[in-house]
Amino acid sequence: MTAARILVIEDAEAIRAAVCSALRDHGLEVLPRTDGRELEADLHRFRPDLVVLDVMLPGRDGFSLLEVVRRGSQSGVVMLTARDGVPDRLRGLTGGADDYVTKPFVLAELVARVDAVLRRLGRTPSTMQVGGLVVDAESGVVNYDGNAVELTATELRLLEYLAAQRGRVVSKTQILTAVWGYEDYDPNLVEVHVSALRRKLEAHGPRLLHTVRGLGYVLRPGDT
Amino acid sequence: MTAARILVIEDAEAIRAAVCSALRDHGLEVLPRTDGRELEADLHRFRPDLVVLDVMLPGRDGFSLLEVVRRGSQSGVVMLTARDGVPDRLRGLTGGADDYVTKPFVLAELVARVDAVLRRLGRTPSTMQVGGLVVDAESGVVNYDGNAVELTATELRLLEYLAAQRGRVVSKTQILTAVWGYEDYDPNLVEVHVSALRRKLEAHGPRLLHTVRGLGYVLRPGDT
DNA sequence: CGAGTTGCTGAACACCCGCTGAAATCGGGA
DNA sequence: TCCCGATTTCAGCGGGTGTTCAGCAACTCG
Repeated sequence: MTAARILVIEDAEAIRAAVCSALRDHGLEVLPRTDGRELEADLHRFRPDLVVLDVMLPGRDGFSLLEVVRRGSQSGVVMLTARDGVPDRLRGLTGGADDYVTKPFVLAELVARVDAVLRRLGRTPSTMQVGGLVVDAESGVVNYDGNAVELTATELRLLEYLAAQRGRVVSKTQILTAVWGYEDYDPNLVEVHVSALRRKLEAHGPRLLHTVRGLGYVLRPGDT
Repeated sequence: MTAARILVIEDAEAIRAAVCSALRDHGLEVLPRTDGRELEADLHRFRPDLVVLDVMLPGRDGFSLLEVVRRGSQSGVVMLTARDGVPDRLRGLTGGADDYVTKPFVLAELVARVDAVLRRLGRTPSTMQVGGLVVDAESGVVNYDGNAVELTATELRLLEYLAAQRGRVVSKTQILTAVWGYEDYDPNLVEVHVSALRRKLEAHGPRLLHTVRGLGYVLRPGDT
């Protein structure tokens, strides 16, 4: 399966960079734009599966761009809205979008919502498989070698992240930002949860979650 | 089954956006329009199963558009009427709309009526089944393991939503917007009604409505 | 071989989440 | 208007969870 394509339209440099890199880390293909001037062309050439769209843009605002997207493609849309300034009751009305995220937001949340929309649009399968492990993000069900495994919410988020990065070594720092949204934090937090995950998973099968000393962890079937 | 297609014609930006977003959240495919200028073309190309039509539109009014819809398609029609002015209602129904909703309306209500019309048109099955549970949305009859279950209106709406999302974890926030139309509200409201539902359902059978701590609820047969 | 670093895990604990009984409020009919 | 059921609010209670901490094990490098 080829990676889903995401078009990101956001004028603020820092946010755009952070969002794009988070989505890329998640295995998605990303096209960054600072405005919607070439939107039609982008839709046509890049054929995004989903558009991440800031509401506040210089020039044309996000809503009119949303219309353009709707008219010109089947893409999903996730909007970035500012929390302050807009009354709460209007927040639900910021739509026509498939989902929206209010600033300031945690990157992990945006990624999760993008994932959810892609899933709903059928663009992405909701279950991931690594060795004998099956993780279904939609239903929250985890199976290892045929046995149902009960996980807590954080354990599930952690496992989903590791499964999405299957075969790749991820550092504790990366995990902290992706799963918790923390920038600088005690790595032991990760170690504790990894420990818990192992206890629950490997009660039903062989080792899966490997430590790479000095670097981080990998989710990979096999003993190496 | 492929999702039903809904054409929404409404000039007021905020309302159109809200309606579209609510319908999309409900799993329907939506095409938004601000006026009826391209109605014939839309009917022909998009082939909507149902049209949501505002009565008050700039230019041609809703009734003449209704005629166009009737003439050019088999689509159902739900009209949005300004106030509960009796003349409007009569015209809407005698004009052949399948249902109408008076502004201001709660999103959940519009969605429910759209659903009802789709069912009546045979576009959507009216009964849903999950394990030993059978919910007939049209008649409001609920059966669990052969026993009739008496539910209040809210409990029924809640159960219908959960049944439509069967096997998927839905957050209390999602439930609040889908069932109540609330954007930001006390999750305890959901908990109370879930509690009531369980008391009535699980008097006649095994657990069905599972809590996923930190994430939400799932309707799913089985003990896991 | 020893010191320092990195990773693992059991235990403790504060906190948050979800559940529920009961009170308060709402709303529709007679 | 009153009444009654439905809905919503409130408060308290368990218990599950996330996080911290400390001690120990494993590994690296001098």
